[in-house]
Amino acid sequence: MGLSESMKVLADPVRRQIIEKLKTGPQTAGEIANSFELTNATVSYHLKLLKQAGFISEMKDKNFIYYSLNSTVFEDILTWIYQVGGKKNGQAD
Amino acid sequence: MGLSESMKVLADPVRRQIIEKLKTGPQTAGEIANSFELTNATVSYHLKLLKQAGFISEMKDKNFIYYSLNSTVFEDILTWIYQVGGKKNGQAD
DNA sequence: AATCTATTTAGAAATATATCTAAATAGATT
DNA sequence: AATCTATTTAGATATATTTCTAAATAGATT
Repeated sequence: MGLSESMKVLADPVRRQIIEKLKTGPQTAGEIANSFELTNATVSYHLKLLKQAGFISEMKDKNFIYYSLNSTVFEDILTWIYQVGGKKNGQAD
Repeated sequence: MGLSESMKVLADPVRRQIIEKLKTGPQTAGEIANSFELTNATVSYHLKLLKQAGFISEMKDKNFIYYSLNSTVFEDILTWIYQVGGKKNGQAD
């Protein structure tokens, strides 16, 4: 789970939208899939990549799978960008 | 220059290494290329993508082209990650 | 147990990406 | 002007990615 993998995962707009959607709380694969014009299979593929990279986790309940955000994992990326030259927003540099 | 493009550009390890190399100051395409086991043509291709995404700029002098880092452009990415769940502010955690 | 529901996996096709070699460009030097 | 040097562009190829449809799995309900 290196930086390349994390960034490659975040580089896709569908996956970023999934992450944004999960900000409002855990959701089932089906709920997530319904908000895209993509098949469930395709969304499942994206969920798998997000899970592998550690951005989301899953929790089974009945025959639903709830996905939720793992915000801690974004930190490696933040650290790298800081090192390399970002300063950003509202923060002293 | 959307977020997808920026992140896709940063997702490649060669391009991140180029960025890291440029942290020490402007360098010619040749100098950059020499530090990789890749042809000049390949490195030139990566420099083009980095330039298109706004991460680096070029400055011509004689028949050399110096490339240098544009650190400001990392901010969109930082902003997105913050929104989505990072905490982090450059201090160790 | 049979079936229904939610989701994933497998396989295929289209598109995108990274790399190479060879050729082209553009400026500097002789 | 001829040539050398630094770099990019073009074209080709191999690999990776995204998407689909169809089939498989696993748990819940009847």
